[in-house]
Amino acid sequence: MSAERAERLARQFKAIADPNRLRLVSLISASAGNEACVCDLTEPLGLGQPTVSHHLKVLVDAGILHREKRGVWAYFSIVPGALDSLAGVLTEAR
Amino acid sequence: MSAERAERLARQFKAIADPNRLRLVSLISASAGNEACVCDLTEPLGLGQPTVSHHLKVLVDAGILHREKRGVWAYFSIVPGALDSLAGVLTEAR
DNA sequence: GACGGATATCGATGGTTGTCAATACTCAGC
DNA sequence: GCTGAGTATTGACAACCATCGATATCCGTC
Repeated sequence: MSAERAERLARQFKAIADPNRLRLVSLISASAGNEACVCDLTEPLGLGQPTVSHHLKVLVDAGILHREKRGVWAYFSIVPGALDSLAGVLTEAR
Repeated sequence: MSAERAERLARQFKAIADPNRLRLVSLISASAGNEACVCDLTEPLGLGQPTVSHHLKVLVDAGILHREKRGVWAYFSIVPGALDSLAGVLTEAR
């Protein structure tokens, strides 16, 4: 594996290598319509709004979540195939 | 997802969320016999021996690598199923 | 245009982590 | 037991990160 590819993959794995971000992804995938807004996510995590917003930004920057602003609300959904490609890396290197 | 499970999974993802550790896993899985010793791994990564030993310890502690001492050499191999269970978490939450 | 609610950004802080140099440990051979 | 080679551990330092409070931005409503 090249150093460049390892660097790129590590950035994506780093994005989900946090307990709160794992729970965010899990919450969003279990939500109705496979999307959720920030206000739905702060309470179950027990974190403040700025912190949740920060974690969501990390996941968006890593290409794992998609952000769509509808009016005042920001809806987050999982980018199709993003997690599957990461899973593929793990199953290939076994 | 419970906070405890998220914490436990995050520890494993953190272990592979590093470019050098990703390369270590890749190098080991591509080695003859699916195992390698520290001396085989320092040169391709361009890191010092203590640093490589540290990364390998992180992977062993996370349950991803298995360490077997044979004489003076320490051989590392991938724990069967460890990466697959992590990959399963990603494919289920899509 | 002013207000209020939802979200994003900024600054600061305590904790974690990757890396290296130096050193200690372990085992095989003499 | 001594030596040398392979590996592990320790201590230190710089860089990064998760969290929070305060504040700014954005948008619908009145």
